[in-house]
Amino acid sequence: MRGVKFDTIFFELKQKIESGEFPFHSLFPSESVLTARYGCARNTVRRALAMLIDAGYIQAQQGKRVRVIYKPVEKKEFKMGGIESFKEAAERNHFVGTTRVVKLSEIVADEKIAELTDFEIGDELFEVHRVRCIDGKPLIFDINYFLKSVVKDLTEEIALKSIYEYLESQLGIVIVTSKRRMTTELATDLDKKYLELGEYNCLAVISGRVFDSDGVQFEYTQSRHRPDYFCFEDTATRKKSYMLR
Amino acid sequence: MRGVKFDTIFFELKQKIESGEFPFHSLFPSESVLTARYGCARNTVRRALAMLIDAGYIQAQQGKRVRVIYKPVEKKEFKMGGIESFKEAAERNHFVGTTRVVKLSEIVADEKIAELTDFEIGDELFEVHRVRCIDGKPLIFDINYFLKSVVKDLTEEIALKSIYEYLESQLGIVIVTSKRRMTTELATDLDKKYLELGEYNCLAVISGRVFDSDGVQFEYTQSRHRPDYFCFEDTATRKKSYMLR
DNA sequence: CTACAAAACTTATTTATACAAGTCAATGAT
DNA sequence: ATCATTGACTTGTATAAATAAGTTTTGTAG
Repeated sequence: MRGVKFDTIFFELKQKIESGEFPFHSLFPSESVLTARYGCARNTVRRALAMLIDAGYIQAQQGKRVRVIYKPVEKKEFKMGGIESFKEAAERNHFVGTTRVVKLSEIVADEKIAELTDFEIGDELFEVHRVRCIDGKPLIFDINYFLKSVVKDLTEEIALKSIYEYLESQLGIVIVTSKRRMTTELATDLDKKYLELGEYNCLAVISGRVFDSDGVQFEYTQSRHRPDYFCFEDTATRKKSYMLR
Repeated sequence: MRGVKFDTIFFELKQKIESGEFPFHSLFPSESVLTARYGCARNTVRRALAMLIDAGYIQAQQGKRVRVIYKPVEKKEFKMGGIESFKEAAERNHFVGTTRVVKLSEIVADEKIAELTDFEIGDELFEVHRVRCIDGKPLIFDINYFLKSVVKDLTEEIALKSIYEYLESQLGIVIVTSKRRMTTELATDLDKKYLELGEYNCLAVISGRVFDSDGVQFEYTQSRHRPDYFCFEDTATRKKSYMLR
């Protein structure tokens, strides 16, 4: 077997749901059936099921059978997902993405930058501004700040391709967690300069703080999206409401 | 013990992190230590840890110790969480929330409504428009559609309080899953009428489809937020990127 | 002092088992 | 026919244990 077991089971079941083998609103096979079918322990099946629940494909309730709640949707919008780069997201959405680097400089964090990015005053940073185009249209204005002590060197050539790829494959930095915040903000002069906003005077902004394997925040990112073409999806369950208290 | 074990462990550890007993960037106790401390099986501790990871409080990597990445933030914005009602969210954010019902009518879904809400053409629905105020300021315009066959009766009195409370306690409807989608949209005439938008011509919109325990979608909701005071947070991990493939 | 290997940790996956708790349908007494 | 009970399912929680895989420290040989 290629990967880990629960992952392959999850992936297989996910595909079967997407293909219509388990249609919307139908009852899903019970845990005992799946356990027998995959020849594994019940916990392994349960883990794959938990992932399907998290992805919003099925829903479970004690005593009752599991129900499929996945409905296929045509994707016309540009959907953002987990910790993925623009490049990955563009490919997943079947779009051709191109990038233009409009700024790359080294700065020292002042109070304003520190407040925004969660870095300390005095930290040496790379500041990168990039315009992301999809099918030729400029849709995203990306602002990145990287901690220089972690990301030693950053050239325009790297920024043009994928900075994440550079970090992971060249520097061996392992990206573990990313805390993101979604807001709607008024367009700045830079936004108006680089994006064709039309009648919109706001943008959908995803701000993210990215941590490496040592728990060091080494990046702050703002992805400023033109409102059309932007869409962020999420599945909430009663289970997850633990974090609210 | 009050609730289930892994939940109480999660809650206790979460509070200890928030109180500063395990400060930002410090190393978390290992699984074996926690297992001994709580006198339970390792899996139970691991489950609580998984919840802390999901909530963005800690980060784990194989072989390495677990690191705390929680940083306290002052909450000035109105933060939305899981499947919680406006009432719950307002209380959690320490705001006083009031509600005004500006529309409550029975309609039949036409093609346009069906397309928007995922209901079928011809479905009988309740349509509810409500203006949510926080500290007196009208910040949210809520549009709800409820399936009449599930939500038999809906009065203005109920809409004024909490519809969810009515559904759960009176009708015994168990809300299991909610699929949400976040977008930024141009303000409509209704938005301008009910909210004081100022210079903004857009809103942050959370659209949600809510399913009951039989997997029936019985509600479609749009929460249209004035951009200031709106903030949605999320933690992404490499683990969760399973759903992207 | 350095380099390498081994040991002693860590977290991650998987299995197996037991019991708890909820749902649902069949059974049977009233 | 109606209602309560039972029993056979379901999913949920908890324990124990073995193995895998990664990181860090330790110890030793050179």
